[in-house]
Amino acid sequence: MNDLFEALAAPARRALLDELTQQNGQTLFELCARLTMKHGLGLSRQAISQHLDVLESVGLVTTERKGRCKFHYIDTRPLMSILERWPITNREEQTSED
Amino acid sequence: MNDLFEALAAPARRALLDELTQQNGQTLFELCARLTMKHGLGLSRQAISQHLDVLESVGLVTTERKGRCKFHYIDTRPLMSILERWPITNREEQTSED
DNA sequence: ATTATATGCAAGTCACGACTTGCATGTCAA
DNA sequence: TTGACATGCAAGTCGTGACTTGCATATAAT
Repeated sequence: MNDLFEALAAPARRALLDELTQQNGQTLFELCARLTMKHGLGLSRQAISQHLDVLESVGLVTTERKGRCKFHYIDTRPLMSILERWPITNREEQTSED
Repeated sequence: MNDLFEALAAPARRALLDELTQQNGQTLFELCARLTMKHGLGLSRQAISQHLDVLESVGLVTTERKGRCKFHYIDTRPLMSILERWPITNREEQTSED
């Protein structure tokens, strides 16, 4: 799976991006705890780890290893490709409501 | 299915949005022909119709009925919610590369 | 060295979405 | 009306992704 849109399709992965937006640079354990608490998601550590792998494979998350901990950082730049692909207009030329 | 991100997850639906970006206001038959020709997708009419239903349910496509024809229009405004949710920064504050 | 901590890998189950097939509905022209 | 055209509805198959379970690896502390 190396598709930006499929990566965004899973609610758990969007919650991970939300969590990293609130506080960047969290470890896997921190993300597990916070996802369970704040977002009400009851996922196993492995499930969250797999989601982070997907996010990293599409460039939405970068990681940094320090000792036995792995820190995760959000990178929103891939999202720009969405707007470049389907420009947001002011709805004048796209509908024919006359 | 009424989820913006799941709607964007299917390549066929993204191709439909591409096609409507190129030429807005196409009918189901026109979209079937053009998807097969230009995008190389061999999908049945019903499959494309179902994809259009999904796009309409999340507000990415609006429709207009005229007689026995149904015209489809793209509406990119729902995409704005993506950027509002995860703001695109200039990568200064999101990484800790010091 | 031993133990606890933090993460990684692999195989397996299972549900949901993508797609098809078949038939039905509605509109326009002869 | 009849027939052709454009679309809609419903049920069924099938593959893939989400999640789990179990074990393995690597780092830090005692």
